[in-house]
Amino acid sequence: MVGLRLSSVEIVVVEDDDGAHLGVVDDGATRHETVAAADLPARVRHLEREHRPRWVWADTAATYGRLVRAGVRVERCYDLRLCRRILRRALHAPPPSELWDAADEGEEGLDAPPTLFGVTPLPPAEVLAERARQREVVAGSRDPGRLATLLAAESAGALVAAEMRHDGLPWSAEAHDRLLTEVLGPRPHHGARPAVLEALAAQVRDALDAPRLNPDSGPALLRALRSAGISVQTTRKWELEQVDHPAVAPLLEYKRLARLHSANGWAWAEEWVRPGPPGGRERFHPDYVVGGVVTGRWATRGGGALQLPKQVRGAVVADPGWRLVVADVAQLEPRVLAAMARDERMAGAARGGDLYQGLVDQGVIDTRDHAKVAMLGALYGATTGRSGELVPRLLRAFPRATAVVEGAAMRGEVGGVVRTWLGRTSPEPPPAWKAAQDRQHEPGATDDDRRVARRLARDWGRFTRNFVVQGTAAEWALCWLADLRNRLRATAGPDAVRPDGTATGPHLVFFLHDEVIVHTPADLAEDVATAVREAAAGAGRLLFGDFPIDFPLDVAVVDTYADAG
DNA sequence: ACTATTGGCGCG
DNA sequence: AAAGCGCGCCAATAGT
Repeated sequence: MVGLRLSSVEIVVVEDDDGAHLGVVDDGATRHETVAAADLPARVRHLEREHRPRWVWADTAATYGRLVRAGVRVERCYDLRLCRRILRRALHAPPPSELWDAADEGEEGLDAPPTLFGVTPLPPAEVLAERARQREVVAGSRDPGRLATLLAAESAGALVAAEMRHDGLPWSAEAHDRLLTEVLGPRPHHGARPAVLEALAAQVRDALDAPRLNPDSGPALLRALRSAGISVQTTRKWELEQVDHPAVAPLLEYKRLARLHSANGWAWAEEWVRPGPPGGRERFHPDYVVGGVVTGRWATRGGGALQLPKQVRGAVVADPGWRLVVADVAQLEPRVLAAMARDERMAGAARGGDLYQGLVDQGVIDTRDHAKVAMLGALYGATTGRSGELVPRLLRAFPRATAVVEGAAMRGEVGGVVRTWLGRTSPEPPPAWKAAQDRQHEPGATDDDRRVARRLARDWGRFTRNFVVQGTAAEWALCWLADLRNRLRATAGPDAVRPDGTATGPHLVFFLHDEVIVHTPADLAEDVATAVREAAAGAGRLLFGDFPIDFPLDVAVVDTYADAG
């Protein structure tokens, strides 16, 4: 196998104002050296070739971000901050280090400023000690193998995020502008409403007989709708869709286009899209936040990359001579549930690529649509409506899978924590939640107290129910990313970057929970498509061994994201 | 005049 | 048909 000669060398990198301290840990012995900031990239490149080490640092986004910009890439790392966050919660461990505690944890204990080490650099000895402590914590945990896998996957995700942020998503500023102009009219001057929006607003005002209405104002819009005789409770889209009135069509169109304009319009492009490499298109540079969501999913900071609307995906265009390989997993969460529950019958329904159709074929439920609604309801804890009616059929058919989600919900309802497959632990409910639970049992508690407490308990149960599934799906996705990254490195060669750090071979450019995009030279597109599939299979084996669940992908080789799926 | 919250909607 | 999970972002509004 290519790229799997894993050495046991770890190199701890501690940056300070002048440069960096390197602690090379090899077979228990540590050799120290210091490097000037300007020499760090070259030194890292050299040591990477020599040792293929695992790089240990506090903050991948900061340290590796700088290295990537200097044209250096590495194979493996261990992100002390990300891993520490997982370990603390997993084991309710006492703070491994008070220094770290003070420096690393904010109010919520999660949001440390990325510049931290530039401001108050920790002594190298402290960082080395933290690494050792984390190793001990893992070794003493209930399932060290899984926890170590989680930490490795999380750290690999941090590498991917730093690289994707640097490389950016290929973006055609020209196609984007064309698309905007087609539906909104020409770009208006500073902050003005585009012509098409202005015309739609006028139609709405006309139809509602509200000449001064600003359709962006929720309360004003609701008042105008009501005085026009439309009895709606909110101005939400789905409620308006039920209404038969001449104002509705232009209003819905206004809302759709107003959102496009404000969320992904010209101002957005100005802020987030930058010129690309020579001969290439522009790039959109999302700022991913690894582990930014409680369940372990990624978040983004600015730019809204994880909400990139289908409307604008036509602006995601491969460079000339390159292609996009777009892949997403079909029904990731139910598959993950089947595997973690060891539910063979549910896994059986998932075989063949369409789990929802599988449920119909097994006679569990009558239509594919119902199967989907019921499954999502089971994962989210739906109790009412269509979904609530259908869920029980599913629960009866799959007792093992049911036990996993219902068990998680029950633990949450009484204030307990739950764990994902690899061991990410849910947070404890907040103090206000506990206070409400206590209050209902105190003398003098009112019906209202009891009602509030029960509602909060069920809310938290739905959260923990979903946590185990969403969190395990996120773990699968991390392993998929990590495996794919290794395969792409094997294809492109580890040094397939220009001096400015931009990639010259196939590389990941987008990740969206259960979906990836690889930007690749056209002649390698089919190899990449194969790699993406093999990586998915690899992730499934890594997590679930030989349990017979597969993770089928929809893979498309396209010029523009709009043509995928 | 400023910041925090809310409603609405995009994504999975 | 439209509620059950997790998010981020925008404009308007409420709060100070």
